[in-house]
Amino acid sequence: MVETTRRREIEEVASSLFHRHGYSGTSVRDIARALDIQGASLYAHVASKQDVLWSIVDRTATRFENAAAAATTYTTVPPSPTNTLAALVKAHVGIVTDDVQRASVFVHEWRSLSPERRADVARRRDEYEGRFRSVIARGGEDGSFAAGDPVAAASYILTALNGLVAWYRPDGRLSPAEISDAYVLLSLRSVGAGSRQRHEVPA
Amino acid sequence: MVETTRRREIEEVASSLFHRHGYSGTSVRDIARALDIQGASLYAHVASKQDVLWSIVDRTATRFENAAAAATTYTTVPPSPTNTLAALVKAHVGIVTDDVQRASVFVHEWRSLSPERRADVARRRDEYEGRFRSVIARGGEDGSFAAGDPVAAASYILTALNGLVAWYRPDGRLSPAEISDAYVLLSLRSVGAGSRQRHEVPA
DNA sequence: CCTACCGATCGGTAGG
DNA sequence: CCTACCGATCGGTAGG
Repeated sequence: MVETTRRREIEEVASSLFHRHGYSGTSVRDIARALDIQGASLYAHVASKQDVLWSIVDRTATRFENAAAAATTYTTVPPSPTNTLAALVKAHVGIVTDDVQRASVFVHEWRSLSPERRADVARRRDEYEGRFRSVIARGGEDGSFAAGDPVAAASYILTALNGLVAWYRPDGRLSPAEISDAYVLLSLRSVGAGSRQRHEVPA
Repeated sequence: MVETTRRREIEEVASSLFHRHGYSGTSVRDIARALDIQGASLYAHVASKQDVLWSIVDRTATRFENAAAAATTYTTVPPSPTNTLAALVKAHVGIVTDDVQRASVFVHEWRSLSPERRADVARRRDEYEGRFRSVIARGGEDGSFAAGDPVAAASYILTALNGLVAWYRPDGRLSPAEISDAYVLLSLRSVGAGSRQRHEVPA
């Protein structure tokens, strides 16, 4: 499908409405009204309401994936567990603060996707969370982090990061950079990094 | 309103359905079908769909509040920031694992409440989160915890705890007690407790 | 707790 | 992008 300007506008207002009222709580007419067109006219641009949700979720999932891949691959030297986890957290917070509405829809509304698409997203989320799990496990093994269940720790950290969509406001007290720094610190400390930084592998 | 058995059953199946499909995604007929009665018959027991949601949310909010009040007041001695925060986290995880469905509805569906009720819940949530903020601030002042923004730390921890509703399964790999222990540890470490336990106030 | 029913709104299509 | 329209479903009421 061609990427028209109108299509982008539709996804933008839909993100805002889905964020505030949820997918089920937003009607096709609600989206149309925000664009000053008739409800039926929306179908000149999109195949279905579900397709709009899918575009938002898929695009945002890809953003998270690319940012995490970059953080894992091109992390600052040395590529220690501490530095990699810090880069992953920073990347995640960056995507969220860059577009809270789309991020919020991705986090909360993927349940409203059709079964096949939901399964696809579930798989990709697990793969994404796997990056966190494996770096935490690696840090536990080499002494960078304190011992502990990497699965529980990864879930804990990721849901804390995702919770940002519920309270982040672009005009809030803390800037994206301040939040990012605070969240990196909280995440690193939660797995016991810092107390043993001296064990870190020399460059 | 009288607290009949049927009324309790309605809230129970509604919690399950709201948890899986959301409030907007669940119809009055869906709830009735799960009880093997006609959709209209539900109104012999409840005033509206909204009232069912309110019962679930209000009851769960009260549970969280009572548990947190108990954790703050009757915490193990000494009532240090470390022990109090640990008790708050343990209490929160306990409520969630005790009834994930109701907890999930409380966490996710309070946006679907009427404006007045939503405002009421928002106020109570802020008060609840305030307990976390103040103990974290106190720990930062007396050296129990590392320095940092108590507001960001409280949000980070609480959303991590709430995220549990998304992945906790009663038949999962980790028992409620194991999750609780892991989450207490992760939370305490996130604010820098443990690395300075020697500063703790003697009994 | 039932049958019968209400007006409103839902996502979506036809045809221009 | 519009008007006109579709069948289905929505939350809820009347009256028993």
